[in-house]
Amino acid sequence: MEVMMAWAPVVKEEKEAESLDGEGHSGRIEKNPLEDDRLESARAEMGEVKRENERLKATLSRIMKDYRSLQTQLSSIVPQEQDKKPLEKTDSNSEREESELVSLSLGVVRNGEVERTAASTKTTEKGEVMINHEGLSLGMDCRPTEDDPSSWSREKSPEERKEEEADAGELPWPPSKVLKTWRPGDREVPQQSIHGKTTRVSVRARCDTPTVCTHHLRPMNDGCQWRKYGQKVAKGNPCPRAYYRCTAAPGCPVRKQVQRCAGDMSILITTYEGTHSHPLPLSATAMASTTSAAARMLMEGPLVSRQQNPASAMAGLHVPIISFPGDPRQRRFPLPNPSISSSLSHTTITLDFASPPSSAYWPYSAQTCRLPSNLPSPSSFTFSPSEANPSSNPFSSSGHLSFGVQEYDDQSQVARLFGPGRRSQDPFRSQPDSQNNTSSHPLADTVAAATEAIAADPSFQSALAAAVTSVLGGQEALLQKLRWGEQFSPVSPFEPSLGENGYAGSSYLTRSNSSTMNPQQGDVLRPLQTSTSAFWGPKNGYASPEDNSSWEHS
DNA sequence: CGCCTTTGACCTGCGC
DNA sequence: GCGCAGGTCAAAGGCG
Repeated sequence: MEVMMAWAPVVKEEKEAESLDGEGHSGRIEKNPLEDDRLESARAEMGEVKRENERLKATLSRIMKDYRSLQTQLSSIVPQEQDKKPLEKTDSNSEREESELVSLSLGVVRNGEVERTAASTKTTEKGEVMINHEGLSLGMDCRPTEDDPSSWSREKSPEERKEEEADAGELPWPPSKVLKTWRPGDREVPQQSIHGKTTRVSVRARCDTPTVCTHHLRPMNDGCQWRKYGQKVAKGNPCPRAYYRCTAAPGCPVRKQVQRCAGDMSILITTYEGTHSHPLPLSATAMASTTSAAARMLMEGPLVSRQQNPASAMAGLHVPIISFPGDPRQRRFPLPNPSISSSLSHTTITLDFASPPSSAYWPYSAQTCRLPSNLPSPSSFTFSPSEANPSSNPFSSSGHLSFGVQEYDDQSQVARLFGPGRRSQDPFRSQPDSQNNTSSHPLADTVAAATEAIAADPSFQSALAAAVTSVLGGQEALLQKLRWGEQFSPVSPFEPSLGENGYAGSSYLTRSNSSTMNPQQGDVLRPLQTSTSAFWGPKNGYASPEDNSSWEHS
């Protein structure tokens, strides 16, 4: 349990304090005023810690209770879903069912209206509000509606796809035969474990390096080691496609393809396939931790504002959410225009960083998105690239990008952001709201800034894809570890230690000291260094792939 | 010398 | 079955 892991140090601290207290009584031979003072202060501190611990325990028990409640609801929902499916088109049954349902109009509020997504709830005998499958997916469901033809995940006709492909001037990867466009509302989340399909993650990133069409494509540095094993000129694209294999570990099945977009040579398309059979280098896992939630969110579905979502607000559900602005209608997301397609053999997730979102597309002040319901505990992720100046680049300003995992209790907490790597007295304390109110939509703006920064950093994009593949590969445990900084030095989190590739990676993420942590804020992970120059160090003499600037100009 | 990239040949899957 | 295109292999050469 993450929360327990997070609080373990507190308990330990308490025990140590008690031990100290005991020694203080038994070991005292003669009174020393100075020692008394220290003892007193230690006792006071211990009492504080105890109180803190009590609060944390209370919060934990509440979270556990909520979690079990959610689990119970989920387990009761899943059979309902299975039962319901064959009945969907059975009028009599569905009508009868319908009469017991409280229909809700859910979705994105726009112009005072609510975009409807199919969702309904039902009150059980116990008076609990049960959300049926579609209700559960309400935060994830973004099905196109008739009045919303621009829904980003809408099913496209073959003609439309052809047009898009032709427009992009490239062939899709996987090659053609896109049978189905995955919609975030779909329950069959594409994962490698599903139906034996392999999952590919494709990243479209703008790379302004003046390599119009290089025949020496070099992969973006994403923390992994790649060996080129082939190159092929694909039909319809004058630029060759380069094939790389992960060499970070022998036998690692991960491969990636790098190709420039025929339509726009400044766009680089990197496609990853497979799951690393080895732990990702810390430089990659740091990114992975940042992006894992986003990746999972991407897999699970898009967003609906909790604020504007009556179902999530009801019944006191402590539903995990992601603070994550976006307007599905505009296909604008903090995550770049994600789309998922599936072929017979594999599913491809495409992250389009080439067209970074603009804050103008994020009209909501606190758009939130629910995390996948299968996360192990209630938690909320806040992608928080905010500085006081929301328009500032979250990387360039300080070289730090914060992200957090926090238990939320109310909406205000959801909206709280952490400063990006701020070394204040209590860097993990939420920024005062006033700081976030420098614009009317601080979250939207700051995330927009972050996204733009991401879009400007191919390395990050590449790492994101690596992260996504890792997530798809079921490395949830690793991600959980990352969330809580398990992998990092518990003694001195700020002290760098060499990673397996010589990275001083363990300092990239740290966990906040629990004694300075506001229990209401939860634990916070943050990368200490995410500036690209510090983040991506060369691993060996063949470091050219690590440096985009070394791309050969043709 | 070891590891990398290059590159032509070969393999495989799919559509016609 | 044939042709096409994507993907992979492996020998050759380059580089540090």
